[in-house]
Amino acid sequence: MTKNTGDIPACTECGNKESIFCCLSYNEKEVLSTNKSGNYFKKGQVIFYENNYPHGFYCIHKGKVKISKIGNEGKEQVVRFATTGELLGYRSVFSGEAYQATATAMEDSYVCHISSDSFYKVLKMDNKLSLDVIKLLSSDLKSSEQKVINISQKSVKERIAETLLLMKNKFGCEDDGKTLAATLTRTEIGDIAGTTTETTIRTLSILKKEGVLNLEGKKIIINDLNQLIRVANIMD
Amino acid sequence: MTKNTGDIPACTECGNKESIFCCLSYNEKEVLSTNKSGNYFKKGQVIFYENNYPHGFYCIHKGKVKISKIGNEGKEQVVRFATTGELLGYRSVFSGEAYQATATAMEDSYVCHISSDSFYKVLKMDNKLSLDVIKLLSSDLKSSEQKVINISQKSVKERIAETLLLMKNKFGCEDDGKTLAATLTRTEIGDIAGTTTETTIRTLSILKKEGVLNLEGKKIIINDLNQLIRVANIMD
DNA sequence: CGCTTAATTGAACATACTCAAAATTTGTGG
DNA sequence: CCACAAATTTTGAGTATGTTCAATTAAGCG
Repeated sequence: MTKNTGDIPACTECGNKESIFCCLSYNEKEVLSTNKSGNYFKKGQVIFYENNYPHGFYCIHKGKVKISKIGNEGKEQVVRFATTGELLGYRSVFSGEAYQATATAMEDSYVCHISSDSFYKVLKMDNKLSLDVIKLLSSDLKSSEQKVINISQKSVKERIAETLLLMKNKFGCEDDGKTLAATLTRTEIGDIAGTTTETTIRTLSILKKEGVLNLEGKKIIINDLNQLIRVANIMD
Repeated sequence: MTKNTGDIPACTECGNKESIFCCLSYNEKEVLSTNKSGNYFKKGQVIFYENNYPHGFYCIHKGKVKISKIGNEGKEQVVRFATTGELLGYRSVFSGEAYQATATAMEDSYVCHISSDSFYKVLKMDNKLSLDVIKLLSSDLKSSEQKVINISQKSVKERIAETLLLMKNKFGCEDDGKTLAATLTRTEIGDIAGTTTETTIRTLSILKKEGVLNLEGKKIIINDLNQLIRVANIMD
């Protein structure tokens, strides 16, 4: 299913402006590109699985990816999203442990695989990159700790509202500026907010009744962004 | 209240074996020690507050510290614990943001404050330290993401059991090997497990009835560790 | 067009929370 | 060391929020 495409350029030629690697020197990018492989994942395909051991990490050349973990009873919890330019699985490279979560393509995506060796080599060449990785981890940790509070202290309605805002921030809107660009199933939205499919549906329908949202099949249209923010009760 | 004591040695003389800094060279430790101040915090005193801006980070010379965040309605959530040799607030140094949480001494503790400048200097001198910091962050991130799943998918009983195990792992037991060395209030245990004081009390009393625990005032004695582990339903 | 997957609705139920009040422990000053 | 105040723990009863399970409808896809 997954095919290696010649379509994806070497790191030296990569046009991604948002990547943590964009400020590297040509030489460093060359090292990074050693043994790199670019792959195409169709919507729904798994990029890597929880509990498997890494040979490197992934960089999203273009696409949308969901990172999730499976709880004891098999229930899924979405940990975070990642999109173009972002890294996946780099933490496991450092810890030497298995991947902590499963990464799944949310839409057809191009993802590069970079070997641990190359990564370490460049880290040793460039102290600034280490600091950038530290900042990245710090930021992820902040989000995660905030998520603990959200789930433990917010109502489902607040969490659903926040999830919609997260989707908007991460993946943006269609041209009308109101329709969420990412289409997730109700189950997936529930997995992010930490609730069941049924409760998700009921809550979305309440938000529609209140005039905050419009629902057209899977499309979610944010009618009243300010009200949605108020409902979400954002803390930071 | 807080007094600067001459009791605390310079980093070059520090005997902590578990610290991330223990493998630094003498010279590097000297740099780290520049502008260092050692302070004594009584039980309950706050080491730093959420939303205040850092001038550096803290290293626990000896003691037990609780790191917590305040939710919207003022409810506290304990994010993690730290003990002798561990760092506090270093993430904010990197992000340049305010502290994300409040650190409180759980018992009389000696805590050093190390300036951001010194830290950055040593990081530049020693690439290995950067990697160690990255590993530290990776590990914290892992715990935090696991906590999200725990709170969102486990019952209160499972979470309380896990909290007791966490306390045992982090702070150990008294000489009998069964009595938890850290004495927290029921409210604090609830703040870790993400539940209310009343529910915490009721759950502890159920575990006592089941023969898993003995309760003697604040002392919590783990009667049947295996059963406690089974109740906690540990995932990783 | 048929089949699979996803979305929706309803009703019963369970878990954990809230609020109030009493009992106990802990800390502090005299 | 005792007495009193403050904080913490405990218990009870009522309640709300969200879950579960079952059944129905709609949507997406080959």
